[in-house]
Amino acid sequence: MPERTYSHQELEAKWSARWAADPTIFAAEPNSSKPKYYVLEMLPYPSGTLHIGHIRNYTIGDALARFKWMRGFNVLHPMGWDAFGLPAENAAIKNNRHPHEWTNYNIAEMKRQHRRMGFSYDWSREISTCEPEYYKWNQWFFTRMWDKGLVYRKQALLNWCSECATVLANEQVVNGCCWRHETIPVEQKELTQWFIKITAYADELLQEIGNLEGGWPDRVLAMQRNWIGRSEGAEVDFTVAGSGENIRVFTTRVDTIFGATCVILAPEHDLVKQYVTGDNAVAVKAMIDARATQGLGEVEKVGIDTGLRAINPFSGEPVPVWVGNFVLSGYGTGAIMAVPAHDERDFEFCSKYEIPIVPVVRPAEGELTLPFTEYGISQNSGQWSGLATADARAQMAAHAKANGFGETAITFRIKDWGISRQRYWGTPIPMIHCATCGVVPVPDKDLPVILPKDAQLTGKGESPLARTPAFVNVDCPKCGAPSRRETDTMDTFVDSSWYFYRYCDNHNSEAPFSSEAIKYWFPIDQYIGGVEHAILHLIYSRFWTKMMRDLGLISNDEPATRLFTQGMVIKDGSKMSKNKGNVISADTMIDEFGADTGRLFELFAAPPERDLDWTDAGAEGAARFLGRVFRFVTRNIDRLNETGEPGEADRKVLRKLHQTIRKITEDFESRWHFNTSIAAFMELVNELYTHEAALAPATRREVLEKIVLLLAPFAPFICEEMWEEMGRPGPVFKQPWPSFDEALLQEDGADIVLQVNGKVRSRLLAPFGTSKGDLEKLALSDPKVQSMIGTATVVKVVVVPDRLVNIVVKA
RNA sequence: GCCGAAGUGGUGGAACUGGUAUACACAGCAGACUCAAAAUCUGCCGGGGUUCACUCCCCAUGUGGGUUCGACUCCCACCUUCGGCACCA
Repeated sequence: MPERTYSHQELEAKWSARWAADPTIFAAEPNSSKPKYYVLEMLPYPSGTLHIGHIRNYTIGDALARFKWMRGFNVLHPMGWDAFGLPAENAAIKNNRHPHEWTNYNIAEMKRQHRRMGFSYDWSREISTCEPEYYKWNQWFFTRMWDKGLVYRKQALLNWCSECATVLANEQVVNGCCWRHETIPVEQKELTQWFIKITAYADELLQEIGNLEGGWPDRVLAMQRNWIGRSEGAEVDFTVAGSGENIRVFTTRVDTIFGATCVILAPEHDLVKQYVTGDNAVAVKAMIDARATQGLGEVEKVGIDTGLRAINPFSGEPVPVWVGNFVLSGYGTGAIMAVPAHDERDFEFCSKYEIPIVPVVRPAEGELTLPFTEYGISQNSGQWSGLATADARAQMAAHAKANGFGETAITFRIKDWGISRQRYWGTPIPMIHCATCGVVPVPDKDLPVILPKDAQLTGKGESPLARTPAFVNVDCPKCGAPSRRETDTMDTFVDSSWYFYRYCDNHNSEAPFSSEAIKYWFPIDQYIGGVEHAILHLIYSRFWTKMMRDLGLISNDEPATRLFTQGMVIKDGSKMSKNKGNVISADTMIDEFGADTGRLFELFAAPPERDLDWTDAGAEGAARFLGRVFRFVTRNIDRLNETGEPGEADRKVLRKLHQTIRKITEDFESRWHFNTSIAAFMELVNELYTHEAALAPATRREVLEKIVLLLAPFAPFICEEMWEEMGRPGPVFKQPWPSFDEALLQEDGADIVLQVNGKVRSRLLAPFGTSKGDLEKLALSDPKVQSMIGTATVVKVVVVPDRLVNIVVKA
C-alpha cells in the first residue's frame, strides 16, 4: 500500500458515521466480569454551541475512558443535558419560540457536534433534565425531604436579581452581584420562599472533606471548607436593663467579655423593630436599604445608639446597646458584643463613636498595642485574670453554662439553600396550599406535576405559572377543598445535584434509580469539570448524596472519589466570551483542523489542570504531526513481509518504543500530564524517522501496531483508520493496551556525569551497577577531570551509582 | 486582610524521589527537493565571552538569604500575577 496523505475530513466523517450507526459501541457491558470504571464529565447547559473550552473538558474524559477500556475495564461514560434554566426562557421570549423547542434544537445541535468530535458516550443513557421522566424525581425527592423536615418555607430577605427577575441562592451571588449579570447589584427583597436545610449536613460536609483529600484538588477542598465556615465559640445573654429581655450574642472570644463596652445589633434584629422608634427607626430603615444595594468592598461603619442598656452577665456592668451596619443578621445571633481593645472592627467602630476601650488581654511578652487580637494572658477579668486565653475561653464558657446565661456554640457560614425561582422553565415545586390543611405535598401517585406548555412568558416579576389558572387551581389532596398550587419552580442546581445517579438507570419509571445499579457503579471513579463549580454544584451534589443515603437509597457517602478540574481555554490573552468575540466553536475548529488535531493540541499545549492558550499555529503543528504519523504507518504497511535481521537500529527503536509505552502508561495512572505523554510520543516518531530504512520486519510490525494503540486514546479517528488499514479487526479502543518490556527499555549503560565542585566537566559510559570505588577511579583518571583538578587537593568524592561522581577540591 | 495556585528561552511548556536546566512543540533562520511556490525532509535556535577551528569559560529558572558535595526542586524573608472568600464577631 502506498503512502497516504492525511486528510481529516473524509476520514473523520467516515468513522463518526460508523460509530453513530452502532449504538452499543461505547455502551457499558451488562453483567460484566470486568472491574467497573465510571468516568464522568460535567453535563453541559444546552446553549447550542460546543466550543473549544468544552472540548478540552470532554477530551480529557474521553482519553481516560478509552484508556480504561484498553486496560480491560467496564467503562461507564455517559452524557446528558442540564436543560432547564433562564437562557431558554429569555431566548423564548425574544424569538417567540417555546423554551422546550429551543432547548431540544440546541441539544440536537450539540449532540451532533459531540459526535463530530468522536467522544465515546453511551447515548442510550442520555438524560435531559427538562423532561418529566427526569424532573418527576426532583419532585419526589422534594416531598421526601419535606417529610423528613429537610424542606421548609420561610419569609426572609433574599437576594434578588432585577435582571433575572428571580431570587438567587447565596452561592449564586458573586461580589454582591448576580452570577449571571456581573454588573447588576443584588437587592434584598422580603419574600416567602422554599429552603432546603443543607445546614443540617454542614458538619458532615465539612468533616468528610478529609476523606476526599488526595482525590479532589486541594483548592476545591479549601474553597468548600471556607464556604462552610465552621467557627467555634460561645453564645452569651446580655439582659436589657428594665425589660428583662435577653440579647444573645455569639463570640469566638468569650475570654474578652470583660472588655465588652457595648452590644451591637444588626439592623434587621427583632429587638430593633421592637424598641427603636422615631427618628432612629427611620435611620435604621435607611441602613437596611443602603445595605441591600451595597456593592463591593468595605463600607464605612455606621451606628445608632438605641439608648438601651444591657447587663454584662460576667461583670454585672451595664453597657450601651447600638445598632451597627456592619453586624450581619444572617450570621451567629445577629448581635455581637463589641470588644474594641481586641477586635479590629470593634476598635474602628468604638473609636468613631467614642465608646470606651478597655484592654483585658495582654501579650505573653512585649508591649500591648491596640487593637490586640492575638492570644495572650487575661487581665482585669475577675477570677479569670492571669489565665492564658485558651484556658480562660474554656472556663468562662463553662461558667456561663453553669449559671444559665450562655453555652458553647458552633456557627456556620453556610446557609440553607433557597431554591424557589419565580420563573417558568424549571421543575414545578410539588406543593399545594390549602386554606384548612396548610401546605400539602402532592402525593406520589400525582407526580410528576407537569410544567404546563401554555404559560405566558413575560420575564417580569411573578412566576408565569401564577397566571396559568389551569395549573394553579387544584383540589387539596387531603380534604378536597379548592386550593392553590405552588407556582415557583426549582433552582436548576437541584437538577444537577443527582443527575449522575440517573445515568445508571435512566428509564426507571418506578424510582429515581435502582439501588442495585448504584451499588455497582458508584462512587464515580473520576469526575471532570471546571473549577467554577467548586462550591455551588459540588457542595449541593455532596449534600444530595448524603441525603439520599439517609433515605436508604444508596450506601456511598460521597458522589465521587476523584475530581479533576481542568484549566480554562484562553484565546488572544483572555477567556473566551461572546463579548470579546473570541469564541471558537467545535464546528469551526473541526472544519479547519479536524477533531483529532483539536484533541491532540489541547492535550499537548499545557498540562490539563493549567490554563491553555489556543493558537492556530500550535494546532497546525498538531495536524502536521498527525500527518507524519499517518504517512509513516501507511507507507510501512507494505514492508511488513520483507526479510532482514535485527541490528543496532532495531535495538534503539525498540528501546525508545518501550520507554514511551512506560511513560504514557505512567502518565495515565498518575498525574495526567498528557502534554508529556504526547511529547514522548513525538520523540518516538522522530526516532522512527531516523531509523526507518534500517528496521527489520519484526520491529516494523511491532512498532506499527503499538504506536497506533498508544495514540488511540488521544486521536481516535486516525487510529481507527490506521488499524483498519493494517487489516486488524477493530475497534482499536477495545484492544489491550500495550505492555512494556523492562529488558528492552534498558540503556546500554549508565551515562555517568562527572562533576568537579558540583559543575559538570565530563561524562563517561559505565556498565550498570559499577561499584562506587570503580566509578571514583574512572572519574579521577578522566583527562578533563584531571585538568580541572590541576594542583588542587581532592577533599571529598561523592559517588551516586549509575548517575554521577562529584569531586570536591580545595585550592 | 485570610486561604489556595503559580513565576524557567521570543512563545506554550519539560526536568516526576535534591543529581546532565531549557525535553517536545510553536515562531524564526538556513539547507535539500522544485523552473518556482506550497507541502515534505534535514540542520541551527537562552545570554555573554574565547578560539582559525574542534573547543573551552562565565552568567541565567521572580528577588535576597540559607541548608547541601550538588538546589527550578528543600528552608526563611520578600516581590509579582492569577483564583477563591471577604465587616463571618
